[in-house]
Amino acid sequence: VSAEKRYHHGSLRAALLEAALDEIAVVGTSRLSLREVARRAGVSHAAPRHHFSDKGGLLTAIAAEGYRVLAEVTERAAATGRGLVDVGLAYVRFALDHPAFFAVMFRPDVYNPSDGVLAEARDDAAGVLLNAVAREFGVDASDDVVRDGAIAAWAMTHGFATLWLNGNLDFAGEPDALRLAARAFAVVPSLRD
Amino acid sequence: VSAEKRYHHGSLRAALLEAALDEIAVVGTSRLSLREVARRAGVSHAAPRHHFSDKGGLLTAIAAEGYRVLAEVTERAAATGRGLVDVGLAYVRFALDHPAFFAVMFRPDVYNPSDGVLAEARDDAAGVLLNAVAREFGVDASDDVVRDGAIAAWAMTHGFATLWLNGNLDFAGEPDALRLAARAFAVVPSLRD
DNA sequence: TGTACATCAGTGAACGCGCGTTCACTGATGTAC
DNA sequence: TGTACATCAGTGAACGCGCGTTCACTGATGTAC
Repeated sequence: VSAEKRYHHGSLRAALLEAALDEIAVVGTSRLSLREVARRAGVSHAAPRHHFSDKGGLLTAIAAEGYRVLAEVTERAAATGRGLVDVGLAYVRFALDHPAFFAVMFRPDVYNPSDGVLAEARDDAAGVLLNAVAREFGVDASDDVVRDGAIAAWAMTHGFATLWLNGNLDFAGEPDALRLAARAFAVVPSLRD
Repeated sequence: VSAEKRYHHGSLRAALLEAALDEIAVVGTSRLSLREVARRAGVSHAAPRHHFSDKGGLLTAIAAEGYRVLAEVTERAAATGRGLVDVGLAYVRFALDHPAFFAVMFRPDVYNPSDGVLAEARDDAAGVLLNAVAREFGVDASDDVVRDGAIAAWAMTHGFATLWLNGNLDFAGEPDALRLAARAFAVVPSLRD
């Protein structure tokens, strides 16, 4: 309790990021306000300026961390060796578990996409997918079909997650998103065999 | 010119919808303001109240019209008989041609999804997809696999359009979205054969 | 070990802005007789 | 054909709100000597 009253927060940057993620999960990326983030973190509304120049800076940090986590969870799924479907389902699970990351990461218009830390994490995540597709197809990762296949796989998993998170699949009456995803993905032969 | 000075606009409702679509295409759904829409339509900021109770009412009307157009263009693609891929590409083309419709339609949280006119148009669009999948699979539309296949196809086309529109596929260096989509979709066997 | 000083982190008041909403109003249109 | 009246469509001023941004400030921390 006394720690909460300290003038110097100690780890305000991390606290602000977490507060921003919470806030985004509730009101969405676009309605995020720095003042509300500061409020959630229990500091004055001008404090965030010392850690992020503006909203874009904060969102860039969020996107970078999001790509880092995504690369991690998809790599873990790929390592099980059960094939591309598992990687796709890991992608969907990531979106459901971290809706705020998901909402920010694929909106390069709201952050700085050429940020170094972010670009590296993003490339890592892309690499995981490309390798998984190459293994699934039994070809080298540099093969042209890998890029096209990766885009198709990415589109399908990303589309599913997006449609689900925005409430477009409620009509299906399936409360478990991952089960619905698994059933839908299983219809596609090259992912099933 | 004199027509622009008339006190009674004559077709303000339609003009407001068009202004809103233009504005959404520029600033996005979330930053849409009724005052800016009124400004674009050349009327006072309080005028929209006579046609739409609030922003949600305006977005509901936009979503309804969007689903109507989507049903129309996908139905036309289905009628060519060239298969599911054509329907999917028509979906992507719709998203590229009407980014504002696309940005609103799949955000049921910002409009009234149980609106009658809207629900009917949405069901029409869903019907087109389900029929196209059933024909592609050579089974009855009531078959369970049709629903799963429709979700998979929807996810892939929707995901592709979303990723493209948000600038996530710029790395591919392909200026023509439809060509990239066609190549990616062609990798999926059940859609190719 | 103590003292002086620079630097850093966070504060709180103030500002201008665009927004949604309300309200009394006025101009235009349609309809009854 | 004309007149009276109701209704509808759009106006413009006013309000309160939360926002981002600026700025002089103060409390806390680290470092040189």
